[in-house]
Amino acid sequence: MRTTQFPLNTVKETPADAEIASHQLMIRAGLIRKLAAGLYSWLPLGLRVLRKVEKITREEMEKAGALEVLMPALQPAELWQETGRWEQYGPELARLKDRHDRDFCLGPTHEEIITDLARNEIKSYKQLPITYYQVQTKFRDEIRPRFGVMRSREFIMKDAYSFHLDQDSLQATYDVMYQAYTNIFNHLGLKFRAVIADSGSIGGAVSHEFHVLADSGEDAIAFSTESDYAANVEQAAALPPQSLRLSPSEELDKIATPGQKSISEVSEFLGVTPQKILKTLAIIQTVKTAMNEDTEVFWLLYLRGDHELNEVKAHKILGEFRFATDEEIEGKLNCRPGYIGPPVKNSGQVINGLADHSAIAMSDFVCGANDPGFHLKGCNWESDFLIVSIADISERQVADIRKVVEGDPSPDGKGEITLARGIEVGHIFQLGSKYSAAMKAGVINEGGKNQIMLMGCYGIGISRVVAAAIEQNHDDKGIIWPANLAPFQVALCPMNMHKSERLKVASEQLYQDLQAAGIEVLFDDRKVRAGFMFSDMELIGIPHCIIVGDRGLDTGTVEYKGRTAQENIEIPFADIIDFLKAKLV
RNA sequence: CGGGGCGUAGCGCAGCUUGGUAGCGCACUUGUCUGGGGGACAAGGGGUCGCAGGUUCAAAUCCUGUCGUCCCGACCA
Repeated sequence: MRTTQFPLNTVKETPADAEIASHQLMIRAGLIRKLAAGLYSWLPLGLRVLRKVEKITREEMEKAGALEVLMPALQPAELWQETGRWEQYGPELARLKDRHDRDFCLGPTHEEIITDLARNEIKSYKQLPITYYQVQTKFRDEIRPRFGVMRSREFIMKDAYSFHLDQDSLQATYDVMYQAYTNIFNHLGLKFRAVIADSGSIGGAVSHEFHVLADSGEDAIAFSTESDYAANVEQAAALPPQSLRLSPSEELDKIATPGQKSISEVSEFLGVTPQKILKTLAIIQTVKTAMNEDTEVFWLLYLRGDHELNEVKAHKILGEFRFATDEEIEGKLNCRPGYIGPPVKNSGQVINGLADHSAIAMSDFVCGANDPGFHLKGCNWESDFLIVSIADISERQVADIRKVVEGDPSPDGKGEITLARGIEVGHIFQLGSKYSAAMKAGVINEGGKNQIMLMGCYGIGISRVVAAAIEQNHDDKGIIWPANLAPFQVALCPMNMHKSERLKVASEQLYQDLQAAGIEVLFDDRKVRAGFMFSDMELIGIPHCIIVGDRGLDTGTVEYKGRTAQENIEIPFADIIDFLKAKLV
């Protein structure tokens, strides 16, 4: 391709509304243009990259035995009503009516559609297992679209769905897909982790997220320094402390801490580390009574001062809950937030308490005195509070409810936890029968009986992968494309070609030769100055650059520069094709 | 949904306080020079100042409404 026929549309200035590097660079390099909030057009250069992601994804899907289909983006409400998601899905679901006033939505996902397709097309167990996939535009009416195509309202997704007679078959395909995803991200040349994940609202049990590692990622993931354990921080288990609780050595003492409310304030005021301060959170749990009515129960949650509550874990134990309001805390404890703590033994108060493992292992600690302006020091669980001894702790009183922190032991016993940020680009689920049961998608089994199929689903955010790749691979000059994502492999940059006929001839010949060698080359035949040319090629992230000039023609050489190299190297003109071919393997 | 910011040329911005002929940089067009890291000079083209009302002799500027857009908000004991 020649730049005179393939406009680059680069811009020097950073767009005002782009926050993160990938968004800024995608605009500056001329990959995308914004149409409206969360809606982007792909320019020719960006589309080439997008197509590469699609191509690699398709190759691996085909290898995994998946069959490509294409389902409508516009979907009738009836199918969504069958699974109940028409009501469950919030305003994120882009709903609309057709001219006959019938309800439709723009699909954010295609479980309903594929399940409908499968129940009509698959009749016998002999046709199973089967996996369909598609590359389609999806719509989510995000509350707050941001970060360019990273979180947009319209985006391209590869989604695959598998159908099975039994769990073993589902597990087998899931494993194949797991491997296919690993292959895809390896081929894309991205640093990634597959992490154990919460399957969230889509339902089902087993689930992994694939994260591209990048400091600006929205998700925190925890992984082991020594094993391949990796989990979403929400999911990562914090093991109980191994060391035993130290025996009490201090007497309970009430001290004035006027105006000191937060852990950090109290820590500084009293000169104790946050590890020695108990953090007490007040929540209101919602439970169903025997009459099936909602009733509210007040709880105190105890954490070590340097830890944070993991709400996902707490919800698993307590079900529905919310944080108590200041008024509710006042009403129950006669105390303002900032000074609350576990009720002391002789207070006569009995309040439901749930402590984290590491909180119950504390001794001689500081906590709120349930008296505004006062804390207690020298606190010890058994001697001073109603909470039971460590010997007979029950599930309801002590559990893992905190977020893991760096340095925690890995849950699999190997190594320590390290935290990293990731961008979720893929997610695989074992859905089980959630959709197939709701939509009565069954086959005739070996015994001649109808049997509901099991399903798996597997998604990759194609457009998000492009942004994630940039987020992970860029410098102050621009994008640094991994080899398999680059819109072009090689930039051919002649110096002042318009002034030298022999350079023009040589450049044109080299351009032809590179193309003949099967190399994707971008020939910069614009009449622009050298610096302008180099800056453009670096901004758009072409991995390899060939510079040809009269100087080199005199000595029979061309110059080569890798995208991140500091120095140019001279290559004999005759060797350049072989040299590049070796680079491109 | 709450709080805040911003809508002026393709992009980035000034002008608004204190109403009086719409400006700057980049980009674009033409020409001359220049020619290995986003050139210089000269001459150009391009804007219903988001939209709708209102105040005024006069509104980008003041008032009201409206739309768009961006940021912040979900860990506080």
